[in-house]
Amino acid sequence: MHLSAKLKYAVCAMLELGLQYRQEFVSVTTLAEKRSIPGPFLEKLLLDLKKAGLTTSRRGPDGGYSLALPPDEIRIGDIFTAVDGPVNFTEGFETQDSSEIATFLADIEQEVREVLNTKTLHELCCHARKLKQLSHPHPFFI
Amino acid sequence: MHLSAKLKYAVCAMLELGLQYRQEFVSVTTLAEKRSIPGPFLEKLLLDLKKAGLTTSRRGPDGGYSLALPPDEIRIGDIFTAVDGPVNFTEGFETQDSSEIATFLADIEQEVREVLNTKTLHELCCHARKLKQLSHPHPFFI
DNA sequence: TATTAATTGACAATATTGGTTAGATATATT
DNA sequence: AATATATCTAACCAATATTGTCAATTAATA
Repeated sequence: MHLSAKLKYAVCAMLELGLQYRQEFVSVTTLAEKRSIPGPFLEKLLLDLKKAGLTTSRRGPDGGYSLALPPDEIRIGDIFTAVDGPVNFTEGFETQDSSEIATFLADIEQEVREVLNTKTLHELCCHARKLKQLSHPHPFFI
Repeated sequence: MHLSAKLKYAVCAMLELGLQYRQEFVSVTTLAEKRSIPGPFLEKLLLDLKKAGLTTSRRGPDGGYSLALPPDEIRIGDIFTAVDGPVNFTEGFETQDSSEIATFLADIEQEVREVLNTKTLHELCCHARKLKQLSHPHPFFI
């Protein structure tokens, strides 16, 4: 069980947007260069995140993308779901004669969801800032 | 995040072997018919599980597969790992300039592993028996 | 009006998944 | 020894998903 490249790119981009929260909009090109992500691919990705309500955008000069919510209201699981779809362990079991397995795996699925929903983008940002030895740009987000 | 067909088949097969534990060896054909799994595909799968030390086999007439361990010593995570490889959220981040994300995701990865390692095949068997309203063939496994 | 940058959709290359086929090897029975 | 059973091994194929590109369109700003 590994993360798709798409999801890895998404986490990188969201972290970058998180670190810039309440500053300027960040263009796809800037994001792509900063994290070595193929531009057009990142473009579609950011649209997925927008459709999921995690980012907003502005066109034209000085346009770009920005978080639609404060980082502490964006759970890691939200990013996973927006990009790769929801955690789903039971699909394909209900239909067959394996409903026993479906109900059993539903429990595990729920626990995994909770793991992903416990940590937020804000925590990732704090972690990243700490490692970069940077101070927080907005003290009220500590 | 969903389960591969391969993994679904594996869970089905392991459940079946768990229900037959300490009885006869079960042939690939029997398993395949019981759970509607393409035979040759299941064959490769059971070999993966054998390489991982979860099943044993015997050739020739009345041969087939059997669990290599009692069901309560086989964790669901062991099946996942044997078939799909280990849970790995950090791969691809260490190499880049995203080690911040790698260390952050390592935590989450570990928690997911623990979820999968908490439940055992024995619990799945009990669950299945309960739903089938069958009694346990061996009281000392309750 | 010109420039910037998001949006949309079609498309191509590549990798993975799911599945098949054929043959070799081991075991048990007769 | 011969035969039937059933695992093992490896090569192979088709379908699908993933990853990535390209061109045209739309919106916002100066």
